[in-house]
Amino acid sequence: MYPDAHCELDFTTPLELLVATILSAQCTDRRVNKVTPVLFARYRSAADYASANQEELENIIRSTGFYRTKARNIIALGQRLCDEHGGEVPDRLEDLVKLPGVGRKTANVVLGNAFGVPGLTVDTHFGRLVRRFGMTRQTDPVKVEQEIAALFPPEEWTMLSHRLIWHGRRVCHARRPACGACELQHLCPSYGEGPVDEETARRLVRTGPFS
DNA sequence: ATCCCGAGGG
DNA sequence: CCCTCTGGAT
Repeated sequence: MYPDAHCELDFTTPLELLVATILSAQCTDRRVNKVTPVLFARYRSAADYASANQEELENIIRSTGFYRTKARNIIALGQRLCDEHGGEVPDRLEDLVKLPGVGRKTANVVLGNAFGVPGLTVDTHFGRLVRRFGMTRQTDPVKVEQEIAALFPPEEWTMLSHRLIWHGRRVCHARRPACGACELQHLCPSYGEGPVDEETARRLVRTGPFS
């Protein structure tokens, strides 16, 4: 079944989780966890990141991909945390998403796992899964969040997000969902139908047949 | 070769 | 809406 943890990243402080989550964009948590021990030993505070040498930081995080963008963002992030938040990671969504390199996905991961603030993390997997499962027909992530939030108690939101994302990554793929390997096949209205959600279908028309 | 547990920008 | 940024896993 699914891992019980809400988060597979290794961290001990909100700042560590925030940085690790930024690194995890388009990259597996396993790879992130390989660089964070070195990273966190070298940079221990927002001020450390603010004064980091761009090239040195790039070299440490290179293997996580998009390293130039990420290094720039993390340095700017350190500066902003020092300038506007007393060197601390803010615990409100509105503040988090204003930070460089931090979008809804990253902000919600930090809120849920570092601060215990309930929130749904609607990424591409989450949206696709709840659509296939017939729980909503919305494509706009904000509307998806609203509709799904109404179906579950807040204390389950962080765990729910993690599980759906995890399942989408490993089983319920966009193109060729592994319906045969899915524990939920007998409950799923889209079982065996292939890429049924509109977004994916539209992409397939553009990029060619999926089989 | 192809895809990725995102974000920023045109 | 579309594109770009990157290395690594498969």
